[in-house]
Amino acid sequence: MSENYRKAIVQRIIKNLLDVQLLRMVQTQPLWGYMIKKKIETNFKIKLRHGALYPTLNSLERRGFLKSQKQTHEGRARKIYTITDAGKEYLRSYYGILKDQLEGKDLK
Amino acid sequence: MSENYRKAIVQRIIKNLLDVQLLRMVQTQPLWGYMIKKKIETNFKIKLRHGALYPTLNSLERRGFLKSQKQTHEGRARKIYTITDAGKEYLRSYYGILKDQLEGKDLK
DNA sequence: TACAATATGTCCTTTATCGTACATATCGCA
DNA sequence: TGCGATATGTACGATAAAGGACATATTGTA
Repeated sequence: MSENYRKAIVQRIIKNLLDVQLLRMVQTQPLWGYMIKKKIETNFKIKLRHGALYPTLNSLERRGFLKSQKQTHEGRARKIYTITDAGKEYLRSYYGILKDQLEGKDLK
Repeated sequence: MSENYRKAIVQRIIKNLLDVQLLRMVQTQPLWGYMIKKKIETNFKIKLRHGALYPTLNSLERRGFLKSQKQTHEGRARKIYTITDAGKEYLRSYYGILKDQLEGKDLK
């Protein structure tokens, strides 16, 4: 019954918190943009514009949360992203706040 | 150590998910706009513009997540909001998705 | 009586974001 | 050789949101 709003909420979270989702995925394993796009579109069953994805990845790198190294795989140049310590810390903070919310704590 | 980004993340959640926060507060106890503003500014230690709050409350009522009744308290007209069943269901969906995120599940 | 606090609401200008399109390059296949 | 898939990036016009101001009304206090 509580699934009625699920899709809209998921889309909202993806839209609002795309950078956090990207950090989450890259923390699990190093990935490049195109792979992330495919994964999100498959797992989340939504469309992700690459015109939104690549600027977000570049922004995360500028903010020091991701670092990238260029690799060539079968003639295609890939930018493989890995998460930094700062990125991990940001994620920890984010999850900590989510946990507090679930437990009904006030945010301070 | 993981408190460095906390304030920014809290502000982000308030900004992106103001309506969810309002539902959360009203679910705990019936409240009126001005009280909500004071509570958020005290608990969250951030500024909340009433020019953003009141339209959001009205929107939540239009969407059927809140209902209001006008009361007069010491000469002041208050619009007391209570949460509806639909509002509770929306919150349940939201919390369910947050929980899945915390547990590292894929959103589908 | 003027001001701060309570209480709710809208308007408007600027800012930020969205989606689309443009742009480039390689590879495999028909 | 033309097209779809892989791979990454920017530019721009439209739309949405943010911030501050305007607006009204009551109560208590300086």
